[in-house]
Amino acid sequence: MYFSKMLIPTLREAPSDADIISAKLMIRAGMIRKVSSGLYEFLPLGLKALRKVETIIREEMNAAGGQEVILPLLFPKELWLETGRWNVYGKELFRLKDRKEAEFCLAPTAEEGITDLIRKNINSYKQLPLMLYQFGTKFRDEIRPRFGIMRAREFLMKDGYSFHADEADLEKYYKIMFDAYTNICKRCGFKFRAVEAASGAIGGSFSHEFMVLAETGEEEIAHCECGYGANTEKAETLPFEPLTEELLNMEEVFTPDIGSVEDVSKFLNANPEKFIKTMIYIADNQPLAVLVRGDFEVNEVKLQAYLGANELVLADESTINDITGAPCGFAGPVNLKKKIKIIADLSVVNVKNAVVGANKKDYHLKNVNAGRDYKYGESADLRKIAEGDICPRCKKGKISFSRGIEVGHAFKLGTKYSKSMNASYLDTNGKENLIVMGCYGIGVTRILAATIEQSHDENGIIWPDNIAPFEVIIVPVNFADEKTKEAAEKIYNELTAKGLDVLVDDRDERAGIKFKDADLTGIPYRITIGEKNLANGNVELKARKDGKEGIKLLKPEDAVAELLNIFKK
RNA sequence: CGGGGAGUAGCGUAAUUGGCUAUCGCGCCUGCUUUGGGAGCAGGAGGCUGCAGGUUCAAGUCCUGUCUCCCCGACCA
Repeated sequence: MYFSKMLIPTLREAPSDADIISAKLMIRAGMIRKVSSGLYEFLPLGLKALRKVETIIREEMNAAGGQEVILPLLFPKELWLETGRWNVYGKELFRLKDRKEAEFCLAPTAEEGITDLIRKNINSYKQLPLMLYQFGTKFRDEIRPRFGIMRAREFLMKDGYSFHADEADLEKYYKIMFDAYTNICKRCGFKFRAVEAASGAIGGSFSHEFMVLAETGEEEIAHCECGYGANTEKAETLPFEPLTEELLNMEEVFTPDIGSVEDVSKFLNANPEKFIKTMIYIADNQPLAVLVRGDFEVNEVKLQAYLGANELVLADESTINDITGAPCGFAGPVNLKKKIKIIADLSVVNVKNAVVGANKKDYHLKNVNAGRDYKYGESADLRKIAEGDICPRCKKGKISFSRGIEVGHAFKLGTKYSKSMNASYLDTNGKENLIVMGCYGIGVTRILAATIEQSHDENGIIWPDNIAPFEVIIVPVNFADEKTKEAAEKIYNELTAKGLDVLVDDRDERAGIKFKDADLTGIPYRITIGEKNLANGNVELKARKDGKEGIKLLKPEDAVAELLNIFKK
């Protein structure tokens, strides 16, 4: 391909609304353009790279026994009513009507669609197991699209679904897919970590997220040297050892205008570990109190899952006043004005002589003890894990945090969808059973952005060899020079004949511009043909990731041979 | 949806208390000179200053409405 023939509108400066480095570089390199918030056009160069990611994923899916299909992007409401997700999915679901006023949604994911396909076409255990996958545009009306194509309202996803006769078979296949996802991350050159995750709106019993480690990642990961890793939304926490401490008498203390744990602990000169925070939540219109130790935070994802609630929000000021009899900051479990359900996080069950709000403005209670002074209905793991916590898995190591970009998510769905949509098969005894499902998503466009986040320098993108839109760029310093042109075309023909993707910068531009654009677009190998070197029978070969000191002077045939060797052609 | 900021040419930007033909750089077109890390000179094209209303002799600038974009908090690949 010749640069002058291709639409590659590079920019010296990124638009001011581009927020992260990958978005800035993709726009500057002429790969994408923004149309509107969360909506992007893929230009030829961007699409070429995207297709390479797609190919890697497709190869791994096929190797794992998957079969590619295409489902519609537009789904009728009825299908989504069957699983209840028409109502549960909320505002994130793009909804629209056809000319007959029939309602549809744009697929944010395709469990309904695939389960419908399966229930109509699978009848027997003989047809199982089966894995179907597709590459399809997904639509999500994100609250706040950002980070370029990382969190867009329309994006390319590979979604795969597996169907099994029983849990044991799903379990077996889940491991195969786990390995396939690991391979994909490795082939994309990622520094990554597979972590346990919360399942969210997709549902199911268990899931793993594949996180690309990056400071700009939106996700927080808790991990331990023992190998345990989890999204902090999901990470389990352990109860603390009971302390042997004499129970003191409860007393009221005056804490004027001091409501926060931090302030009260300073005022009373008491450690936040001695505090019990009382958080008032409204779960599906039912108020409840959650107790958590003063130095921790309630994990609302865990709480919502524990309650099985569709909606969970912190109570507002007036509700708090109504329930506790005091303004926000003075809530406590002792003598709540209204009797509501009290759930204790594991972190508070062994706190003795605690400090709590007095449910009275400007007062706290000291030396409060569960059982004696108040009772809680139940206890559960409801807090957010903290750095330095003891690992819940090996129970020895200390938890550290990292940030990550979620590029893939694998779920054990079980029978969530087959049950609500009645997808069943007949087993060897002629007995009807629900099909057991797994589901596996990868953000294809997000992988592209994550790759750049992990691999760039001040001059531009540095593509790994197998994702790069072109593998080699030939830069003839002066394409108008006949000998240069001949040499460039010869090398181009030899490399493309062997199947390499090569771009020739035939533009009538100065060398500096060509070098800058080559660096910006991040093509991994560059052959530079200058008249002086060529007169001596040489061309230059340089890897994008190397600096100027990495330039090698080679005979054209040797440069070609080296590149063919690198790409194993 | 709540709170904060911003919309001027393809990109980045300037315009004093409201005041002349809306500034500059990059990019684009033409010509000449250059030609190994974003060249120089000369000439040129490109704007309903987001949109709609209002105030005023006069609006990019002030007011109202509206749309869009960005940032901070509740979702997910």
